[in-house]
Amino acid sequence: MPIITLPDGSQREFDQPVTIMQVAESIGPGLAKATLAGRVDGELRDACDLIAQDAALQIITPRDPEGLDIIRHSCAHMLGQAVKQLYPEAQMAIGPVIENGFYYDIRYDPGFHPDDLERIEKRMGELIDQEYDVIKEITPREEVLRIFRERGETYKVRLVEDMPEVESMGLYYHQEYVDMCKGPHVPNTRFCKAFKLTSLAGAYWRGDASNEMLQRIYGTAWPDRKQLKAYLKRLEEAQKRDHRRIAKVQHLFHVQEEAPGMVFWHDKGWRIYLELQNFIRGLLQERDYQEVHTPQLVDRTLWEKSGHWEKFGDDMFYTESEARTYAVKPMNCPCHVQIFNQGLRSYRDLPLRMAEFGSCHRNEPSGTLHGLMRVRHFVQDDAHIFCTEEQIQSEVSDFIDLLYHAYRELGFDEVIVALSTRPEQRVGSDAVWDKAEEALETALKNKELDYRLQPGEGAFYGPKIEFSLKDCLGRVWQCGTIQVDFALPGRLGASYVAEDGSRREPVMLHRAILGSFERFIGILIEEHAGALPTWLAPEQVVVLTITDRQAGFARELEQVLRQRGFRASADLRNEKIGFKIREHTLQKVPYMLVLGDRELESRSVAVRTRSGEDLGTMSVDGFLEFLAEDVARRGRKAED
RNA sequence: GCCGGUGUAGCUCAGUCGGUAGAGCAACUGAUUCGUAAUCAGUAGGUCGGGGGUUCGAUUCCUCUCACCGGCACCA
Repeated sequence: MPIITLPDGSQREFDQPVTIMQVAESIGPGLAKATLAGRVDGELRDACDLIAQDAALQIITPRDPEGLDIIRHSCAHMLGQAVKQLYPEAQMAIGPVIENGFYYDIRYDPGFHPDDLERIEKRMGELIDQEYDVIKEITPREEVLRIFRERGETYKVRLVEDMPEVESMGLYYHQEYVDMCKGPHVPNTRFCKAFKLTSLAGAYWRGDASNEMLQRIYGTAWPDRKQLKAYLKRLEEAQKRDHRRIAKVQHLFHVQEEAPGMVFWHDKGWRIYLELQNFIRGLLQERDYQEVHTPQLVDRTLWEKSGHWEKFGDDMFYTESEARTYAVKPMNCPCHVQIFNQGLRSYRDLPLRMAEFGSCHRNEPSGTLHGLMRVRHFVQDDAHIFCTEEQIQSEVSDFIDLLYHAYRELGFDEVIVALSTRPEQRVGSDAVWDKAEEALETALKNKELDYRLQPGEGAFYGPKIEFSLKDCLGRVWQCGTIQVDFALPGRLGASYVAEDGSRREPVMLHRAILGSFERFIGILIEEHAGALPTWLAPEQVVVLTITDRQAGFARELEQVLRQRGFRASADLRNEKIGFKIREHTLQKVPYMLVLGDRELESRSVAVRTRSGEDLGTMSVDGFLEFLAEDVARRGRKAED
């Protein structure tokens, strides 16, 4: 008869098989009330599941992370029950748990309207408030198929047919509604009270664009209403960091209908851009890169040779002149090979690191455009390293060090790393891909970096390591990358003379630290909620006068600051000091220098920060020194 | 590209069950010279995203189209 071992090591013996719920009851009524499910010998099970043998058991409650997932998963079932009651012709597909919530993909041909969400949410609430028990039944597959066929749930039928090896499935009965799931699920609907339906979207059946599109309803759910409210508040706050919104307020850039996906950089945004570019340029100079610049338009024949025409043609822009077709470059690599190919290269030239702040256009599908994050015209901090196979390892390794150095200076320590391997559409032999993938993997292992493997996600010419950052809503955007390319140099006839006098093909490494300036600046704006670190702030200091009497001193200060290389201006408007402070605080100018008669007399400045802190009165030189230090710190976190 | 939504003054938004529009802020003018997040008063401002249709009449209804927003697919 089962002996149950609890997480604290204590044991309980039962004289017959018991359910998890019964074990919880034997411990105490409070625990039983909170019991969602259990972990039996490491495996999650429903509260109603029987334990017949000796086992280790952990009771799962809403306080456990697994418990939260169970609640969310059950909310998806509640959504299903509500939808089927209100729209009986709807067919339920899949309803999984995601970060912060859940969704359900549904076939409903008239389509849902946002108003329908309210109706559904209301019905879900009513059903949940009935606090009914959810009944689980392990059911043989033939029976499951029969049930779903009877109910017209063709997607569920297809799901079952996809698992021919599974003999029986867990069916969860929510009153008249049935859903299929591995579970576990809540024993009673009262656990599902803190939920909200958040949005409506389309999603392809099985994630395949050649399939029909279903309706996806997103929701969020939490153990209690307080946490739900806190989450919604967090979401609202996060949305305020949206770079598109901040760009409008701070006049950084704009986009307009006539140039979708292409950025009009205004003065203030362009200053951020230039500052970042200078920063990168400095790093490249230290590390023996050469900087080049290549044409925007290149004849189609080059793209045919490089393979872009075939593999990437749909995504390029074209133009014609005098019966020739040109493509606007979507990448810089073929052009860089042209520079490499001028004259005879020796092994002594390698590794040759060729950088370009390359302006690229890609005809991205309209539905993908997203502020600065996904655009049709962007500039990469791109470079190609031409090297020998033996040099790959050290070049990749050096690049990873460079990237992490740059990211630390920029204030990012949470970098998401992924290794993407060969896609179906690719150039080059499998042997070559084997080598390239191994090179990258070894570099990552040597650095002891945690990374995710993304099979099939590589570029058509080679595998890549991606370095990604998150935006204000947690969406992940690839920024840095390094890619090994054994194919392009050969296609474009690149070679060098080896030590033995023979001709060899160099290997090419494509790499970028920021990725594109556009995307990276978007991330930076959201990371800092518009309050960029002083070195990047478009306006670093503004001098505020209290009355006209200080105007001369203010202009003088503005000049001094500019001569020292700071971005500064004077606000001499006939406005109250409170008004000026408010405006420049909202503009996120790091430092405001308040000048009144007192400061005028003592030739000093009263320093206020954009966070509202009063740094007191400083001498002009004292402030210059203080500012220079702040700028030099860049975005480094305090502990660096 | 696909599904859904949105598009009204520089910005944020209201409104018209079909009779060509309104607020706050910003702008401009004047007054105010005022010490740490909004001084007061006045003035001006819109082919209601674009094309076509229905109608005596369309910003409102229908249709096509463009852009944007949220997802999905895509992302060299």
